[in-house]
Amino acid sequence: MFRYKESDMSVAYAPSDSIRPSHRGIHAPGCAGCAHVSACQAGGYGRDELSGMRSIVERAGLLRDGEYLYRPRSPFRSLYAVQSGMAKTVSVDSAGREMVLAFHLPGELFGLDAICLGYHDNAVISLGRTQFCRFPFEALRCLANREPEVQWHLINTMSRQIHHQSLSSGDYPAEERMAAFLVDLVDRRASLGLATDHLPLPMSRADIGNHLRLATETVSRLFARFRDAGFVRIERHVVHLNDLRGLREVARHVLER
Amino acid sequence: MFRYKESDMSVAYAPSDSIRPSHRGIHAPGCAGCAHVSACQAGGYGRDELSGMRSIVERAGLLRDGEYLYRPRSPFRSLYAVQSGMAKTVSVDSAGREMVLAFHLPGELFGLDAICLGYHDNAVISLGRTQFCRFPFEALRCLANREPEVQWHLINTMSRQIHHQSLSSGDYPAEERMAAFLVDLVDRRASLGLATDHLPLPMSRADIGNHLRLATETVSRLFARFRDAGFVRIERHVVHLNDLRGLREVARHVLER
DNA sequence: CGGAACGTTGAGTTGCCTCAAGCATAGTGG
DNA sequence: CCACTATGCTTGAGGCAACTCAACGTTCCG
Repeated sequence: MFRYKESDMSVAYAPSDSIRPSHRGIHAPGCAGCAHVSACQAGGYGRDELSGMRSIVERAGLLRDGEYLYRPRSPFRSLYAVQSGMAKTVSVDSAGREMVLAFHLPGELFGLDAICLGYHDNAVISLGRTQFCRFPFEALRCLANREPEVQWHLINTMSRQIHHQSLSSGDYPAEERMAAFLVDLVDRRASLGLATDHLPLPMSRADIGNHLRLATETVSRLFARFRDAGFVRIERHVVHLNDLRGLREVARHVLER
Repeated sequence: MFRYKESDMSVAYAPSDSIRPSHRGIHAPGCAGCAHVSACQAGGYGRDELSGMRSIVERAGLLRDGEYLYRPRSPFRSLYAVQSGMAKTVSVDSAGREMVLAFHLPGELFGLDAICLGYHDNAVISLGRTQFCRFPFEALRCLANREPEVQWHLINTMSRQIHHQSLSSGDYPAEERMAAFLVDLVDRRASLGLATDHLPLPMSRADIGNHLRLATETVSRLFARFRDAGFVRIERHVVHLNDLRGLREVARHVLER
């Protein structure tokens, strides 16, 4: 049966709205030092007309491995993004079985599914040490009513998420799903400006397997197969990519349409 | 290899914006006679503050079985809803294999995944004879910039779609997925005010199987199993529901969390 | 350094798929 | 109207991809 672990959900940094940026175009303090501003969905890709989003952001975390950002049934008050580190969204069914819905990289907005419910029915759990950005929804709503650009940005982001989910629902062999998973993560890292020669995988094999509908043993065997094929070099929590082309070829049908 | 069928995509009815409603609160001509206004996502559930959505709607169709509403690579210009009948959204991968992403009931908005791309990369195909409602996106954009309520309605609808997709991505046995599929359709019919004692299934067994990642033979065998268990009576394109409770029990883990 | 958690590898099992054959229905032309 | 055909649906038999079970190795952390 599923059990919650206790977590420290206090905010490690003062909310950024206690400090006002001097004029538009200067990033709010919360984003000023962030390496991902220009690629951050949540911050509006650093675009000037969305600077408002950066002025309402707050820090949340720092969470350690396994700690919860939020839990099922907790009220929906904010959208979130990872700032640094990685996190997973987990749904729990009535039998207590977990289902890993997504892994979140820095700058990727999540919690959007809770808008229509008014509460979260998933949990978000830190993988390793993770910093989060919080976007209070009330502030976002006020901002968006003044700035139509902000709403269109939200709509665009949600559209992208709907599109992305539909890609990963296909019926493909284990090997192709696995390759597609790795390629997708690398591509997302690339669009964030992160290194593409390696891939940090702070989650367990069980998490990967759960997400891809595979047994952990199968995940292990597939890593071994990709290693033997010369595609990757495997460390426990890092995959070094020797032949991304080859991997992409295996994943072709899953990802291309 | 996948091949397009030819289809008649002409509009069967004059666009409704050629006729102006006299004042707010009166449904636009396109929605006036529609049985689903009060449950229509697209029309904003008949709410007064969203009456603008009903004034920009156009009719599209009537399409016959197998005809396309739009195709992959066609430019994104509108959102759509089924008005009467049923339709499926189909994605086609680089090997030409189809993937049935969703079935659409009257009043359910679709095409939302194309907003971020600027073009559709799926096809929507009529199941039986189907009438569609078209929401030109430019008009919607203008409307939404004037009426924040309209944008929030869109955001809410997209949130619901993200949430719904995440439910159907779980790893459950064939029998449970099948039961959950039927129960989900009945529940959606119920919220539209349609009969819940039977379920029209105008799509082929192949479509159902594809959508659920099952072989058509498995679909057939599961229908037989549900029949023998006394849950349903099966006609080719209609399922009569004798024991919805029983079905819901089988689907419990898939649907409840 | 010892224990627990996680990961790997092998062996055997199984749920669903594929293949094959027969049946029902819808559409078509005589 | 009825044969005739094409298409889709059903049912059975056998196979296989991925799962479960089991044992062992590795890493992490107190």
